[in-house]
Amino acid sequence: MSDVPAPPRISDLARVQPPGGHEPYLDGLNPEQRAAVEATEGPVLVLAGAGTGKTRVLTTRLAHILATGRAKPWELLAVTFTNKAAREMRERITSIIGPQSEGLRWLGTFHAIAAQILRRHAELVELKSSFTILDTDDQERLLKQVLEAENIDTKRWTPKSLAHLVDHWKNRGWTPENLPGSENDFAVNRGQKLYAAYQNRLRVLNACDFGDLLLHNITIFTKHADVLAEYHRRFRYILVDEYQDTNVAQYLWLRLLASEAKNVCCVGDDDQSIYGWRGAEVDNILRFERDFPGAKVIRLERNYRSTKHILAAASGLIDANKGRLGKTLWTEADGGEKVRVRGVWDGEAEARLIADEIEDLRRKGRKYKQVAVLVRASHQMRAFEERFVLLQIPYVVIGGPRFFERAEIRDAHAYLRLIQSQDDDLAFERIVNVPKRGIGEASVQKVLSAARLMGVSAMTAARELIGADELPAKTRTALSNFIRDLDRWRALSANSRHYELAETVLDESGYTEMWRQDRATGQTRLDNLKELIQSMQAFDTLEAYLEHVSLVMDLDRDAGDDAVQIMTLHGAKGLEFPVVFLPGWEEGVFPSQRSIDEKGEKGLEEERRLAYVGITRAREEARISFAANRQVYGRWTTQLPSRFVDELPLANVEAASETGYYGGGPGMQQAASRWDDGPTFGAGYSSPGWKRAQDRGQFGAGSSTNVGLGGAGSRQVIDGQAKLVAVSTGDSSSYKRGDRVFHQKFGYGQVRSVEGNKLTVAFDKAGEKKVIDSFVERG
DNA sequence: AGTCTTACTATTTTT
DNA sequence: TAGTAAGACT
Repeated sequence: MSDVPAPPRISDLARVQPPGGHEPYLDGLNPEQRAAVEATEGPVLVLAGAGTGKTRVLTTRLAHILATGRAKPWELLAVTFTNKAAREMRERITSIIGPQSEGLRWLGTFHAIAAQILRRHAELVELKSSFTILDTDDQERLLKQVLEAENIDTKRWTPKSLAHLVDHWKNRGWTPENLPGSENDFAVNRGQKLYAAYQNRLRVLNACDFGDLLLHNITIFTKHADVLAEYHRRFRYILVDEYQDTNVAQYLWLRLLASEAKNVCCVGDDDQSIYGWRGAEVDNILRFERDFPGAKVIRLERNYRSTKHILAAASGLIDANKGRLGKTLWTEADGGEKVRVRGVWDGEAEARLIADEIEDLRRKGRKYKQVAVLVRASHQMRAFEERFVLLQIPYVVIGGPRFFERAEIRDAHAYLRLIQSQDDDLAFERIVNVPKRGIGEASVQKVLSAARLMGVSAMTAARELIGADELPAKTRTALSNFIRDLDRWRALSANSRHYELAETVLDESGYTEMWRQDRATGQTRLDNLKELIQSMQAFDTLEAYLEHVSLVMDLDRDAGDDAVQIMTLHGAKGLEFPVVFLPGWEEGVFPSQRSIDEKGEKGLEEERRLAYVGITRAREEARISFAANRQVYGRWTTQLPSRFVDELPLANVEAASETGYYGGGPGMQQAASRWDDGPTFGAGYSSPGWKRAQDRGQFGAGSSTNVGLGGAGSRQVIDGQAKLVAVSTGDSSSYKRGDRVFHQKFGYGQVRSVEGNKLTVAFDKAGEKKVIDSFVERG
């Protein structure tokens, strides 16, 4: 994107603004939507209920402002929370106004736009415009160093807890200087001191964490009126998506930018505010009319997604919340099934029930991908995964380990960062002994403390220490070789393509070799590294690539396969599915006990909004379930149905349990035992879902198909990168008793018996398990 | 430097 | 329960 976008072509303008003055893009909007599009001047709050065409309004509004000549593309500021939302918005605008949309330089996430602004004025907050953006992992390492430097026991004050505190402060727009805190509060004082020390370290490293991007913007805007004025002139119209998710810092940032023109349009839904724990302030949306006097409030209540029963159930539920702005969704669509509620004996029975219902839906002509299972917490996914594997129901887990957060990817980035900038101490620390070069922890610490003492970077200090005899001779040689390699690669970077450089570096450093030695996860990691080099090719320079990955922690996922979608309720926001399963509606699970303990009534209301989000994801069918017994942290507990179940309006619900009624009881057990057949994997419900997924080599923004694709004959198991993992023959297995096999999760083992394509395997480590043969390879 | 043992802890997750 | 992370031990 060039700094001054090319002027729009006449042909493009003509397309959106025909001579007659008729604007085709307004066709098909309902009156409220149209009002939201046309109310371009002054502050506007659009309360967009679930499924009311929010994105359409948003994009049409931008198109309208452009088409009517009210502003040029580069005079619009449009902010979203996620890259995905920004991408979608850009795509949809392009489809309305054509290539002119490329001029929308200021459409992006809060963080991406703030980074853009900060790079132009970095010197005003004592940074260089080349500052690096640290991710959470870097941030924690740095905080750990700060804590250690202050001689604080990192077990009592963990880097994580300090990171939370610092983030919390930054989310509220508090710098160490203006941190409000009682002078006699020891903990706050101490925290403040650490916060200040951390900010200091960041400045020395010429680095920013995510919170800083916004915070530095605010500092610049408040201290330099001329800079703020420049942006006032620039941004004639401001548009904010998901306003209910904004935190205080984002709110302050917006208010500063909007204070002049006041043409600010915020779109959101207070009933879908589910990120309070991340600093979001529902209050921002509730207070909008007070913050922007004379604001127009437009409600979008006509729902184009769900049936009457689903909407009524959701509305009835959310009614229990206080302090809402108030909206009632309605639809003209007729018919549809009532929301189904089922009580089952335990978590396993729930998984069996849902798996069976999915098979049933499939027999009735549904596709797997039309079905979603939405859970409160990722560990709940396990029961479903196990059942689906067993029945060969293809599924995808959405969410989970993200590509750019994987260790091998970050290691690779650290190499590249260190080549790009010698001063990147965090990168140095990360890879100085990865792969093992014989530079132990003690030596690394010596280098780092020498660096601090001399006031230079770790690399420089390392160069010095090679010449001295502080370090053992072996370590000095290793360190010297490491530095020599880096220098060589740096020289290479001048005249080779950045992705070729990456390949060279990873090979010559021994990094790829390290993973080649690793039987368990090595192959997946190597594949990820290949993927990384692939994705680098889309960028012109190394700098451009690194900037991208620091702000976009996501890869595009391919939708493709026909598979049931499993994800958390949080992950489901903004999505829709014909059929939605909502398991685990039990007190303590959902609403989560922890939310209630920590945030009381507020926490409960947020949980209820989460329930509302869950139900409103369904187009045609919502099926809620709860279990009478569940294993929680390894203990069996008796569960009560969630209060949310009872808050559903009776008229829109069809309820039953395995016994014919709610609750547990002996009859339920009987019914359950009828289902209790078929082999299962080891039971239990712990371990975060994404960690397990990582072991399996799951990928990216989290999508990968884990189960053989349906259909007759031979089956293939495909992972996220469409790589052949294993082939099963479907009906009869090619394995026989006594074969040695290897399983991604359970490791090595010996086949005990074969039953069709199901194997009983005695694993060396994990004991005897039943597995589908396509999940093992010969070992 | 690798392996074993023990202690701890256990939502939601974007940038 | 079970998974990890850090420390001890070899």
